[in-house]
Amino acid sequence: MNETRVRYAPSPTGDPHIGNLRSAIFNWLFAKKENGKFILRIEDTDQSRIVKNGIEKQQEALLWLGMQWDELYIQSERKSIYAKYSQKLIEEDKAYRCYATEEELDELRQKQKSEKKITRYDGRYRDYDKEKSLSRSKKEPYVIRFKSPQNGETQCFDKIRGGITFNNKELDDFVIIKSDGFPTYHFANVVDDHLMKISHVMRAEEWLPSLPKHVNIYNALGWEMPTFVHLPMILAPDKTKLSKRHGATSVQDFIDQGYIKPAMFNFLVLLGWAFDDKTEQFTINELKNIFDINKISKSPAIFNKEKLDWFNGKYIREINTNELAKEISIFFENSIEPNNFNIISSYDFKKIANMVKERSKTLNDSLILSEFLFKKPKFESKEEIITMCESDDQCKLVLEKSFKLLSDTKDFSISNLQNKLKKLMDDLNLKPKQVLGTLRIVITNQKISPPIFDCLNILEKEESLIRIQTAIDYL
RNA sequence: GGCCCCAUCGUCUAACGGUUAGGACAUCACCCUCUCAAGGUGGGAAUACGGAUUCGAAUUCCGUUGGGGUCACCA
Repeated sequence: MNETRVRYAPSPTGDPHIGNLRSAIFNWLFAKKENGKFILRIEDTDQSRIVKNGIEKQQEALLWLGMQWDELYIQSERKSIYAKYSQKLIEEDKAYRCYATEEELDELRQKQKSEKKITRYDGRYRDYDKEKSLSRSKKEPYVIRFKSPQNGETQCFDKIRGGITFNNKELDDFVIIKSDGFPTYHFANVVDDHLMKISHVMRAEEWLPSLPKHVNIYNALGWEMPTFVHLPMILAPDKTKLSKRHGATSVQDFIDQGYIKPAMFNFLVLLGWAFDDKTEQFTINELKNIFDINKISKSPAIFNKEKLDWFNGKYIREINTNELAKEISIFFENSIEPNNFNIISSYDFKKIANMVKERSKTLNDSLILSEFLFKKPKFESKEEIITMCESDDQCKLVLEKSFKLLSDTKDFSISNLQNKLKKLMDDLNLKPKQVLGTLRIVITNQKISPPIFDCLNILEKEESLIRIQTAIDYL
């Protein structure tokens, strides 16, 4: 049996897209499952679209999810290889130089459009004199086009869809080498997949229409074909291709919004793949063993953000405290002003993690819940404070008694605070809302906050008393 | 528009000819409750349509409709 070798082949033209990352996950998991190799190939043959740090961004996205590649190739460094094979095709009369200019081609397309014909290259240099072609190549720019078969059919095979037949009349002589000498995707991808001994080409379904082009190149070069696996598209809720106008689409967007690695990985793997009828939470290690390309679905999947949120919240609740504390500290540092981060750093991030984990869907939620740590309550009116009570006097009573109680309390553990304050409620014959609600306002002044016991616990005695006293003074 | 792919609750999906069509997210109701969550219990919700094959079809075949993708010297 041949070794399983798969590749993830992004082009470094922007921020890594979440849909591409899903393709990477499928490839990587399949490689792990089969004890094969996961190859990263940078498809940077369009010099005009290259973005600074494009390669690094792609690598960082993979590493964020813990996907390490076994081999790395960069197409722009392999220019001569593609030239060699294109030359071979010319010599064998399976490709030819085309001298048509952009303007010429535009004109052709316009004409075809106005005549309501299909727009495609008309093969004007297909049978051009070989001597002339060669001599012109010495002084004029040209592209190299592939001589597509004009009759018959091209049989293709996709692992999850089966056989697909294309009528060769639909094909045109597409460009394989551009005038700047770089190969087009269609050509570089075939040459590289062959040379790199790729066993399975797993890529997005949007490539399916160009499969016959690739198949014909394989045939022309006399190469054996890999298994093609076209992955279902990931669509936006409006059922169109997921793009920037739908909001977050790049990997960095999701990191910035506070999504964490295991949730992202788990969520993405379920877009177009399922294990069985009830299991849906998996660790990455489990997936390495159970991932099965035969279970990849055919139909496109809509990106269901609510479910991602749920997964993220679930993982935030379940990962261990140290890990969450680390995620939180990194996220906070990147999200808030240095001054505020300094204040919040004086608290124990593990304590913060425990305080917010039950009620955070994202790390950004964690941040919002923690804001009271560096934002002291500021009141606009007395009403804000007394809203939980029946009267000013009752509110004052609650605050004064609480102040006294907490002053006398040494043990600020959550359980002890619960006991003490419960007793206070009983003694004063007041409802939880009146006592705990009022304290929550005075301590955090947040509509949504962690439970008051957690807040007092993390703030500790001194700061808690200061905040209560401040409110009493204000009343 | 040509070509290609696809079609199970709103969404992600399970089912590999025989199930009361299962699970999850979301949603609704109730419980819990210091806010918000989490958690618990329960409810509603799907095989696009029409033929054919078969004792029997979500499942196979054909058509219709719908959706998506793709038609560059971008990938």
